[in-house]
Amino acid sequence: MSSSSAAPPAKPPMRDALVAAAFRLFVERGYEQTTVDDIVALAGVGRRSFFRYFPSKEDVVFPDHEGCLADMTAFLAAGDPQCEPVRRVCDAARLVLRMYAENPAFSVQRYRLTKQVPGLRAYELSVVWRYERALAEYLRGRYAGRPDGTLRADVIAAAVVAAHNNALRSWLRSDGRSDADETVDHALGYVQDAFGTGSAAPAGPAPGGAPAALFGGPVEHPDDVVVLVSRRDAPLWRVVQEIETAFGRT
Amino acid sequence: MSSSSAAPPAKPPMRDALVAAAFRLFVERGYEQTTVDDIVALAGVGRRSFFRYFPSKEDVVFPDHEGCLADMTAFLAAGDPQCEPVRRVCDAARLVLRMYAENPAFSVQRYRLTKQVPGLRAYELSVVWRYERALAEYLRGRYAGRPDGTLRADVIAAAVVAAHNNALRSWLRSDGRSDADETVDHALGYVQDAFGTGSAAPAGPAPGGAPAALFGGPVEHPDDVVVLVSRRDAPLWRVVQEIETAFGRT
DNA sequence: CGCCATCTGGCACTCAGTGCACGATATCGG
DNA sequence: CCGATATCGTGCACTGAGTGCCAGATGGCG
Repeated sequence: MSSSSAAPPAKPPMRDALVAAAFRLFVERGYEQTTVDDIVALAGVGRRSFFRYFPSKEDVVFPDHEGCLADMTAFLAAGDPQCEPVRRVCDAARLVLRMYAENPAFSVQRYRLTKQVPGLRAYELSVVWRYERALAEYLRGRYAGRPDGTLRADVIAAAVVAAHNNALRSWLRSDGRSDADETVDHALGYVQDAFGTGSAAPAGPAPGGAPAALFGGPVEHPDDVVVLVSRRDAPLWRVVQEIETAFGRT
Repeated sequence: MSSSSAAPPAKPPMRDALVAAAFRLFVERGYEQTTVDDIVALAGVGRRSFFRYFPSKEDVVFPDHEGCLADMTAFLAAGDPQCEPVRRVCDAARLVLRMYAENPAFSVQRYRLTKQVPGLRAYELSVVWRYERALAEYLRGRYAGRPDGTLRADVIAAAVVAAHNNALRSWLRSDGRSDADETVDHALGYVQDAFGTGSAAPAGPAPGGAPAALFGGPVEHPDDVVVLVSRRDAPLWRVVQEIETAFGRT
């Protein structure tokens, strides 16, 4: 909940070196054929340091999901209560897509890995599950008091995640060449049609043409105030970029 | 696809002994505090034999899901093409609930375990994911040709699973005392209302009052023929019970 | 210069999971 | 009744992930 200035330690380069070394070996030799010792040998660091940055070998395949989940939680927490709930969680899902779309090559490589390594698929499921829970918790809060509040919340969250994944996989299968935003907008529009309350716009991504921005903002407030939520350790250039796009579109 | 008589090797008692020993230790000492050596020591068998029956330590917590998944696949494969797709996958989901409801005490114990052990939660997710994929694949076949066939299939499958899980967890939290069927019927009715095509009954579990039976049957055919699908190794008493209920309700 | 905190590396250890080979058992044809 | 073969249980040794602990390096700061 604090507008971030420069992040003090920036980013540990060692973490990135480990990710790079790991992916090099994963793609050329396979995930299970690569041991943690191989990775640290290629990265030139000690074995113990690997587990300092990644609690398990699987985590190195999803280096930025933890941060993305935090972004999404912050985005939902900072929302104004005026927004229609279903549209809000759809916008939250768009955050995840944006993370994937930031590094298309990396995302496609990872997709190929997770597709053929059962262990990675299982791990990805647990990651996706946390996103779904975040959406469901938000919706449970919004639907508190309604007769079937938690049921409705869980079902909608699952539907949104499924639609998002459907679009995401379609985009990944095209090697990142198709239009990711268009695909996911269409998919999310489908669930909005199925669950949206009448007051919601029948289609289209967002009203003002401004889709949900990264870091959980900007959020339109009654009188043209723009709130931008950021994590303290967010890279500065991304904050600047977000400010530019937010004001460029207003 | 064959009505089962007596299963030749019945069931290996060793498997059940391992499950019993494992759960005793899991509940009294915790999952992660229990090693495989502890389990095999209590069961009085060799360590190697454990991994003969269960590919991993986690599998011993879900000893019957593999079979249930096979039942569900068979149920969907044996369906008549007349049935409305959404209602059919809802009936398939009821199969899973029935498996849980067969051993309430066991299911509740397992629920408590998976709720507090992250590794087991992750494993359960991969299990549930396979159910969801089975439903989605079925729906993809039924919706082949439609404009957004796969999207619709994925979203509905996810919604059905979410509704089922919502009801299941509610039942488990009540220690198996509430009415599982009623709860799940209500939850599935919600998604049927959201996605069902006009021709479907607006509410209620099934038209003839006969919910989907175990083993993937019975399935109503045009002229009062009842097909009952069973796995070859299914216990005889369950087959008998299914026949009784199927005919008792017709 | 010395004191702090943080980062990193190395070592030893536990435990899950696998490959292999040996003994017991069972089933079957002769 | 008896060897042949297949199946099942078991012990052993091995790999590899993940952890706890401690020692060395690095980097401000008074």
